[in-house]
Amino acid sequence: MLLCVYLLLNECKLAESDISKLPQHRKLYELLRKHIVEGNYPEGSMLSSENELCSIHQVTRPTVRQALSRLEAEGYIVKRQGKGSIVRSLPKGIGILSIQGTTSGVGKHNLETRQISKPEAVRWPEDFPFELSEIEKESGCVMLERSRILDGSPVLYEISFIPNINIPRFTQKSFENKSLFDVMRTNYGIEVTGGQQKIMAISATESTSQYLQCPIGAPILKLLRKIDTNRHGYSFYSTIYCNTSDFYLEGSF
Amino acid sequence: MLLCVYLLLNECKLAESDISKLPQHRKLYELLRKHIVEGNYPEGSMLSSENELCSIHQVTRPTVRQALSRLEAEGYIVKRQGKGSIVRSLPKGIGILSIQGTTSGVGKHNLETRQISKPEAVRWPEDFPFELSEIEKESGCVMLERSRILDGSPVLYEISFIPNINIPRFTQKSFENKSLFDVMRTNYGIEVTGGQQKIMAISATESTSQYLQCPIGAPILKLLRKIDTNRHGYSFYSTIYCNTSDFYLEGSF
DNA sequence: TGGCAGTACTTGTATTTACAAGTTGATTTG
DNA sequence: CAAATCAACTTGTAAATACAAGTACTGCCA
Repeated sequence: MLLCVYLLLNECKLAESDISKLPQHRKLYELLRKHIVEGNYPEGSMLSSENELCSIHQVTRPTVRQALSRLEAEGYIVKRQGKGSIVRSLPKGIGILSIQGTTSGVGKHNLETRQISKPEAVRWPEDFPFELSEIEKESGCVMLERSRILDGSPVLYEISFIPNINIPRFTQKSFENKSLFDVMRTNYGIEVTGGQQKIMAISATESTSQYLQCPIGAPILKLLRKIDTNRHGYSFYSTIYCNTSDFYLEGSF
Repeated sequence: MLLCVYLLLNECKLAESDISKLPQHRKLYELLRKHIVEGNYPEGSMLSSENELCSIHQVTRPTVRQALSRLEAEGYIVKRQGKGSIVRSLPKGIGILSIQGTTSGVGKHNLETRQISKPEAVRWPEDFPFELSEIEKESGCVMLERSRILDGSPVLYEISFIPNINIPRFTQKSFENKSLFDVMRTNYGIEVTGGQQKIMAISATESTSQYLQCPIGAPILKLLRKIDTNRHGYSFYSTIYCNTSDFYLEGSF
């Protein structure tokens, strides 16, 4: 049984203080989603029926259906007419998410995130692969290098670029064994809403072969990602090099 | 105007008998989606307002909102309160979809899909990368090899496996310059709802180097995909080899 | 006992109504 | 002239209602 190691999957969840201000269908969605991800429902089990949810939460059916509709769109549940809402085992993810071993027995405990360089405010690279807005260009960015170690060998080398706009004390944060998405969310309330990525296979250069501890010329997966957030016009960027000789990237969509 | 709608829906190759049976919100979704993917709306342009769509198509606002909601969930449009529905440049993709040039000026017209082998009913390969259900195993599959030619050079080589279950006359279909997804949708009403993919970088073997016309040992992108559909328990599968020396795969999420 | 019809559920579709909240541009006011 | 206000849009939220369609179980009847 292969175990999934989630690297970049970060749930967009709001702080509890904001929950009371949310519309009802959203509150219900958050509640049900929480129950599902916490594993309160055995996989494949039935959710309460729409009418039951109505009376339990004192809302009307359209409201319930709106909440369920989002859960379905995001892959948490599957609805079947005449039957009910079935809780899915794996939620649909955002883009490419996890690393799986081509051999068995890869557990989360074997995964380590190591910070190669401290977050540093710099200018944008010359040949940046994505188009930048004026304010992004003017503000510069914070660069951050990390690598992921699986069973002692590096499988992933990631350079992140975060526009230096209203992210106070960002350079002082530590990212050892932390997800960038989590840091953005918990410190600045920035949630990931989607993004764009470019994927290619390249041959390992001298520098990448050092980072990934592989021979020069070995096939390497390269990803260029732009990650959009709930902050309007604010995105951050990542360049990822991945050694897929023993592992591969996996994602649902 | 209603006549116009009817004709446009007829142009779509969804069987006419099925189209008329679709619920209204679905018909509206299909229509708008078609208009968007055909490029009738400049990127970033406004869709008609919800109330306009109501009077144009003689439905109520919840119905319109249901159609727009699906378009939004699938990334075709972005809605902004108080403003309207904005047509997105790139639809939120189903995984990795499109090929983009690393140099500029690669238009869609340069892309050609060539059928390498006719669809052929065969047994499943021995070392199939995904787990198959009993009925899938028993039924066998239809195999189909295609390659995508961009500016005269092959960039993508795809082997598809479609379970041979209730897909009449499938082996007689042609896939020259046609999308497999479109053929499934228009001929059998099978729609893609999601899927799973495994991505890795490999070195070109002798056979892949022939298909992709690249040197042996060149870095090649390999994707193993399982594509789920609205037909319960029915998935199809693809193995994709992609030469990303001059191009890269791009997707939104 | 087996099959079949009925019934009591489930979700799906659709309408109508009402008000809240964000955006935009024209108008009024200082 | 510039800033504030207002009006006329837009989408967002929410309710009540009705019927259609699919599922699963019960219980009757042969």
